[in-house]
Amino acid sequence: MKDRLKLLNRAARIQYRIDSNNKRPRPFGTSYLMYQSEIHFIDAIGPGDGLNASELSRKLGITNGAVTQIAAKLLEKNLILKYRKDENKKEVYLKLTEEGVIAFENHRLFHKELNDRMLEYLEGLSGEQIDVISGLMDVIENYLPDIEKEEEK
Amino acid sequence: MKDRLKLLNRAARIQYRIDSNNKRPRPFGTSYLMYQSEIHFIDAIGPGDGLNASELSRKLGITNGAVTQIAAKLLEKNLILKYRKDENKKEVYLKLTEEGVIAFENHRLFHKELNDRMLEYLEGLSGEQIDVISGLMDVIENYLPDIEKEEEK
DNA sequence: TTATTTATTTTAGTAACTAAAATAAATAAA
DNA sequence: TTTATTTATTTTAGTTACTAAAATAAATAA
Repeated sequence: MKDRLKLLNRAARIQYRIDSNNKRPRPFGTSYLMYQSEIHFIDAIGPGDGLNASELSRKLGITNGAVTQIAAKLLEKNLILKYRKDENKKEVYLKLTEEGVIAFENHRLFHKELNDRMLEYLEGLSGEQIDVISGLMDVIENYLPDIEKEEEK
Repeated sequence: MKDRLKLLNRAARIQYRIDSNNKRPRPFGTSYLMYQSEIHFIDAIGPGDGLNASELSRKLGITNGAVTQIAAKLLEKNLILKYRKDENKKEVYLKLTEEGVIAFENHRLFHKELNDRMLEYLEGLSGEQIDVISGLMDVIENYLPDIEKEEEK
């Protein structure tokens, strides 16, 4: 049963490394490195028309204050711009600049490449093998809610 | 191949939930909730004789300054105590108080329970099934270093 | 005894937030 | 129409979890 224990330790190490990686800023085709919160922000705005701060905060699951703060940083780096509509002086809309779109695309590409690699691997597995991975996820998910329920008290 | 994609999305959601859970403070048999950095700190000190700040910072992989800062919080909550040895007035040693030991034990128990549950599940799997999980980890680990290497530039 | 090394602490700064107060515009009610 | 309320956004102060660099102080080496 030693191999099972090794597997668990390995999973913990992988978790830790993913976590560390996520904390580091990364380049996304732009001059400046971007932190996760910033690139998520850009990803949520998306190319196209732009949306207002409240919609964005809802989409990201963060407070309006946080949106204003992250927006200020991205505004300074010229990755987004703010504007109002003529018929409404209250709402603030955010959209990507050209450089913002480049960051958006690079970020999407980054995830697409990872996704494709993983899919390629998974497609090489049999149905029974997929079931093993799926079963493992069941166990993990089944354990997770316990923690969340405790906090609600 | 839709099931493979579903699996990937599910993995991402699980990742996110684990991450969120890790950020929340949790009780460990003590009156006050503890953040991850605090309970890691306590876990690294361990019951018994205690160690000095430099050893601890090395063990935790954080700076000495961070150790001083976290120690200040735990000191105030009465979970650790600081002392010097008669023969050395320079080094500061840290050890757990009785309540600190309780937190330590609860934290260890928390992980042991999780570990046991996972082991129990894994022991029910065949060698081939374990190989599937192991193979998946290979792919994940193989992808990870790419990110780390980039940063070293 | 002076210089250097080692150990620790302090200070200022960053990321990634939250919660609450302040501000301002739009809508509803008196 | 004026006042009140709701909605949208921003500001401020605070928190966790750090780092990097400067300050301090004790121990060791020159």
